[in-house]
Parts: sequence; structure tokens; C-alpha cells
Amino acid sequence: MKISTRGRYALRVMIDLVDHAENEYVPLKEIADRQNISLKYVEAIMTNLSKHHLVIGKHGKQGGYKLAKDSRSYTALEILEITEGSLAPVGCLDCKTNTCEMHTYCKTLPMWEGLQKLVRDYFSSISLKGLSETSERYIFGAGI
Amino acid sequence: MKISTRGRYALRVMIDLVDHAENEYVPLKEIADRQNISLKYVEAIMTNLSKHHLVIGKHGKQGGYKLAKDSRSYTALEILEITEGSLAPVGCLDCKTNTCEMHTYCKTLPMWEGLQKLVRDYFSSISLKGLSETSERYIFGAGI
DNA sequence: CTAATTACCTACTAAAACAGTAGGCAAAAG
DNA sequence: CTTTTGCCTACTGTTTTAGTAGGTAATTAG
Repeated sequence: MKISTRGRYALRVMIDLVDHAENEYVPLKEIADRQNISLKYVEAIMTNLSKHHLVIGKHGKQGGYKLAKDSRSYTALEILEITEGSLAPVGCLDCKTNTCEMHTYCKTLPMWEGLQKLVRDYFSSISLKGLSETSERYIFGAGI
Repeated sequence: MKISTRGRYALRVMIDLVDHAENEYVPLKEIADRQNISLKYVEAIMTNLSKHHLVIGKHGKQGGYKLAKDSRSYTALEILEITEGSLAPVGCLDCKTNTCEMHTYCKTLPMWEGLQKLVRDYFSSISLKGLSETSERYIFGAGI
């Protein structure tokens, strides 16, 4: 029930892109240094985001990455779904059509479906811009 | 972001215990057969639940497992937290005191905290009795 | 043109987690 | 005392995670 480093790094790099977007393209090396993330590792993550057109990569000097759209129109959901592969809490919800032979009578399936909807709704309600402006606003629990 | 078989099996066995509680103690072999789960694997899961007093195990003939309390007073949360270890979406929320050096200024932490609360609240709202009586009531999405 | 810089690509690896198996010991009942 | 059942320890194959290593391709500065 954990989000992997891939998803967490992706979010942090995207936030970093919002926070340092002055020079258009930002080289990954800079971001990796700032975020204390392995450059080589995060390269793979960003190549993937680039393939899915969430960011635009540019080769060579003065190259790097920049956001493909306004920071307000990214949701945490799309970033996580691309990097994590799927946010389904159980394997039988990974595809659109449930192929589990028990799916018609499984007593736990509705609970997993409810959870999946809950999580997806939560992440779609959070924009990249919102993350970059994060205050205590998301904190529900006791004082951190 | 997946619940492992351990957690899913634990829930299914507990539901099975509710549904077949006539004879007080139910042998695991019966349950494993009904649920198509490896007996040896589920033994470890149930021993753990027994240690945490969610079920009572009894050795020997006419032995087996029975619930330790009324099915209404179990939540999905307690069953999952015991078998899965923790439902925290990120490692830095596993313990009560966050030891991550970035935790005072991390822009994603509030989102993870919000998610954790959401998930925990969801699972605590679901009782074992509710699961055993599952109808379409939990289904929010399209027709299954 | 050349050298530096940057994204992008393929392959590999160590460690951990997952999903079991195997073989027994201990207690309880008939 | 034999059978049944929970309980305990150890082992194993597979997959996922979290990287590393070493390159190629494009772009720009000088």
C-alpha cells in the first residue's frame, strides 16, 4: 500500500519545474541536485513523462525539461498514474474489465472499488500548482 | 499502491468466519478449501491475527478458529493494519514521529497525510458484518 | 567544425518484498 | 495413543524496487 519512489520523485520534479520555470528549459541535473535524487534514475522517470507529453524535453546546451501546459491543469492523479502504472488497490481492478472469476459475487470487491474511486477523486482534486503552493491546508490530523 | 494477498486473504477468511460461525470453531482447512487459498500460507496469516486477539484459535479435534468479538465491532482497518503492517502511503508516515529531514518543508507531505487519513477513515467505516452482507451498496462506478 | 551539454536508450544488478512450501512440534479430543 | 488441529521455523522461486553503467543522438556555444 505504498507509493514508490518513482511516483514521489516524479511529483517532486514536477513541483520543482513549477518553482524554477523562469528559464524555460531546466536541465535535469539541476533538479536532481536540488532534490537530492539520483540523476540517472530520474532520467528514466522523466523520459516516461515526456513520452506521455506531460513535459517537453529539449536536447543539447540550454536544453532540459519544461512543463507542457499550465501548472493549474496538471492533477496529481495523471502524474502518479503514468509513473506508478496504476493506482488500483487490487490487481483485478487494473484493467477496465474485471477478469477475476469471482468478480460477480466477491464480497470484498465493492470495498476495493470504493477505495479506488476515493483515491482517484482525491488525487484529481490536487493540482500541480496547488502542490507547489502547499501550506497546512491539506493537513487534517494532529500538529506536525 | 497495492494491497497484498495477505491482507485480502485475511479479510476473506474473516468474512468466511462470519458466514460459517454455526459450529463455533471452524478448522482452517475448511476455510482454505472454500476460499481456494493455500492452507499453509493462510496459517501464518491467522496465527498473526490470533496473536493480536482478533480471532481465537483452538488446537486439536473440534478445534479451529472463531471470532473474538461480534462481527459488527471489527473494522476493515484493524484487520488490514495487522496483516499489512501499515497503511501509510509513504514510508515517512509509518511511525508516529516523522524522521524525514525534509518533513518541515516537504511540499508533498500534506498530500500524503491527507491520503492516509482518507484511507484510514474509509476502512474504519467498513465493518466485518457489513462486508459479509455486501450488496451493491459500495459500488459507485459503472455497472459490474 | 568541434566540443560541451543535454535528453534519451539499453542493459545490468543488488536488495527487498511477495507468495508461497516443507517439515515439524504442541495441544486437545475421542 | 492416535488423530486432528493450531503453531513455529526455515527455506525457495519470482517479481518489484531502486538504482547503476555505458552508451547514442540532438543541440548550442565558441
